[in-house]
Amino acid sequence: MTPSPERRRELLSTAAEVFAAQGYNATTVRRIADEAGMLAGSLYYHFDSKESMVDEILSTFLNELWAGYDEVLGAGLGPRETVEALVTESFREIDRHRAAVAIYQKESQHLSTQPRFGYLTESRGRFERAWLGALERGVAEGVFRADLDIRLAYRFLRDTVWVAASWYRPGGLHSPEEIARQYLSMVLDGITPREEQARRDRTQRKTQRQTQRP
Amino acid sequence: MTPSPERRRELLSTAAEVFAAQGYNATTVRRIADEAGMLAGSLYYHFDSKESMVDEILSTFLNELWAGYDEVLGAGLGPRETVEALVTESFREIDRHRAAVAIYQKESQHLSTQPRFGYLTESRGRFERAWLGALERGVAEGVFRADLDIRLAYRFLRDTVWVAASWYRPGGLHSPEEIARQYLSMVLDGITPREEQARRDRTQRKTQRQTQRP
Amino acid sequence: MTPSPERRRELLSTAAEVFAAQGYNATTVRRIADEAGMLAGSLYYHFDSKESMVDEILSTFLNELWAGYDEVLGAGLGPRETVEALVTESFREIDRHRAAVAIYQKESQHLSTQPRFGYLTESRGRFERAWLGALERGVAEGVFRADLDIRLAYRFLRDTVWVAASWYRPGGLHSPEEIARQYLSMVLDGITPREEQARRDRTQRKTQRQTQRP
Amino acid sequence: MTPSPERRRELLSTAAEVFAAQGYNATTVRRIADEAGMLAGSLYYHFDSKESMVDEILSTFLNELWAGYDEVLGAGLGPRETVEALVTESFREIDRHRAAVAIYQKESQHLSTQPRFGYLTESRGRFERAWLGALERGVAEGVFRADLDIRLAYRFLRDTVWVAASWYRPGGLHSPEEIARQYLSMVLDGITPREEQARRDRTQRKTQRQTQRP
DNA sequence: GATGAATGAGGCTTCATTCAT
DNA sequence: TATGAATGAAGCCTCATTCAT
Repeated sequence: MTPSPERRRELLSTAAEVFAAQGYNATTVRRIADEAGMLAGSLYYHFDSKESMVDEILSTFLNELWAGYDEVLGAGLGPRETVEALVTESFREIDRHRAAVAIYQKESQHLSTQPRFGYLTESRGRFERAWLGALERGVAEGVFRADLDIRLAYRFLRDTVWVAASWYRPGGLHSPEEIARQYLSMVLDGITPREEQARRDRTQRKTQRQTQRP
Repeated sequence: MTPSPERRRELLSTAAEVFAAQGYNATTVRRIADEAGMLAGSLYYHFDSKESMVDEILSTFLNELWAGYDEVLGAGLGPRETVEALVTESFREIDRHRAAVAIYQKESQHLSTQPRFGYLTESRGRFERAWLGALERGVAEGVFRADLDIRLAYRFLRDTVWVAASWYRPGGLHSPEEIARQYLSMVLDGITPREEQARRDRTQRKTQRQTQRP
Repeated sequence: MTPSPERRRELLSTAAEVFAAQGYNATTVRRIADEAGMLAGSLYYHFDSKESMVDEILSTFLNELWAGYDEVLGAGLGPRETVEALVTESFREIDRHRAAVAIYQKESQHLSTQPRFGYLTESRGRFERAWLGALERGVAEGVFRADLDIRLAYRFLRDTVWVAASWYRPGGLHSPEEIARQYLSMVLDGITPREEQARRDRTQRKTQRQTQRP
Repeated sequence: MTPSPERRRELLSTAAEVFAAQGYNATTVRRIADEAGMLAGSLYYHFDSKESMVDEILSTFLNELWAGYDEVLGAGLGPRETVEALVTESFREIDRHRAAVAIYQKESQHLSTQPRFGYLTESRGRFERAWLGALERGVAEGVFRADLDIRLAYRFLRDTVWVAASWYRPGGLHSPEEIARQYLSMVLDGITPREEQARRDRTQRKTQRQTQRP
């Protein structure tokens, strides 16, 4: 049993595409085989099981992801720059592993109940620590607002980035870097223009003064 | 003397909980029956099929959702207030129909390929028009930034709100209104504090002057 | 448990109609109940089981049938008159018990494998003896042709009569007696007119003479 | 090295045998599989569903039947010869497709309510036109009696032939052609011998004269 | 007499997986 | 490497039947 690694990669790519489109459980091995131009049984020359396919898809993706993340986290950047780099890196991963990310989003909760997929839970933990760390440091250094619930902000950022995999199509209008730039712009500065923010601040101060009088 | 509709609602609630936790496909009818304290076959006294259960769960949810949305959209609010109200209403729906929302998130893409679930696609369309409309008006009136890709911003808002159903637990620390407030605060004003924004504006202007005068 | 016999008869009539139209196995108890304007479970106040319904339908029919047949068989008629009377009686039974006859036709082979329906096999035997007896006597007395396989002729007559239940509709154009007359006319004298028979006899005799003169 | 179509035919033959013996509805897929020496699920490698099995059994049979019938109908025979040829052809089909014919007899009414089996209804129509046509021509040309209800005669002939499938066993005492000869002899000339017919004619004429006198 | 709700057995079907070729 | 045919477990669903009310 020495299947060529190239064929494996092709087949995994096909499988990932189908898993992402239909969901892991709803995808039959036969469907993957159809897409790959072979019979269902033939896939078992290359893989032990359907489960081992998702496993390989997800772990490959997470390995690459953490290679990128670790580089960012080890670069000694400031909190804002760290967040910017993590977001950008994330969109790059979505660009490269769209299907895997989509699978991760939809199935990881369900899969992680099995021991075999323990690394999903583990990864989730590392993820949380990395982001929360950056956010906390940012608040401490005054580059992020202190009046926000930090765990809420974490979830906000995390979800906001990864769900993009559900609509992102590589080779579309925007490059991953451009999407990252826009996302960061919204998250960091908001969708309200500066002048409007200023106007609202003035109005609010006036209102407060009036309310404080009695 | 438990009249039918009440029992149905109980059973649907049970089913929704399991669907949300395990995914529609991974949920067996027997599991739902177990959870409801009956045998699998007995569910068919109340429902035609497993499919008709999700159907009823999702359509009930969407009906209530649109009742709320339509009220907001018909209230003649300004764009910013519309967005605020839609977000708040959404979190309220998540609070009331957490399981249904989670199912909607995970399964709607997959389900909507079937004619029976055509209303999911339709709802998605109405959804998009409502949000895009508010955003466009906002840009036109100067209360939203004009330099952002509006479709990107729409997806950002839409996903951001609904993914919350995957972690939200009713009766937790934050009320839906509180979560809405924090989300809106991030989305509208960003996570960067005013002073930091101002500082960065000054730095940037300086940098631009230096770069422009080579 | 003293259900009124009248209601029983009504319900049995309904059941027979459905069994005849859809087949015994394909008929659900619920369908019968629907047709009778009640719920499936309610039928069990009147009957022990679905099986006991067909049982009662078939045995009632066969009892009546044999009452009529026995009268004919005991009347001391000649063979031809016996056949005529049996056929006529049969069409009268079809007229009165159309559904039961149709059920008998379709299901008796299948049902008679169960001990409970042993009387079906028994009836079949009596039937065969009655008909074969009349045919044999008829051949012996020269009122039926001797050159025919008698068992074949028996099956021919038997089937020919009973299948009529599959298309007969009471209250149609023909009375049972009229149908019996036409059937008997075909079976006894054939569908070829006398003159044509005579013509063919002459032609054949000529042919034989020619063939005999090598 | 058994190519698929052959295995299919084997399995269909097994299935047809069981369907014919037990009835379509009363036959479980497991029973067929048992008879074929495999597990129930394995049948689905070869067929889509239990329904598609009967479908293929019946349509294959009807196709062959109509091939034979069309040849007869296109041969330009006289009405009597047409009837003789159709009957003979029918018994040959019963000989070759006994099980299929038995299924057709028992189930076609029930199955033909489903769109998928529309061809059963269609075939029934062609059937009727073919037979009625021959009978009508026969009456017009004086080779069939004019005093019989032609539709009744049609049903009589049709049923008479096909019910034979319920008792016919290939390889029995009589060849299909021999059975056809005997059936035709009964149908065309009746079971009453010529001399007896003549005697009865005389008696009847006498009786009529006596009755007309008073 | 009838209803509403459930049971439990069993039927059809799907599907991951195996294995000889 | 791949095919063709099968296995076996499990899933969804149906339905005769029961029973408290």
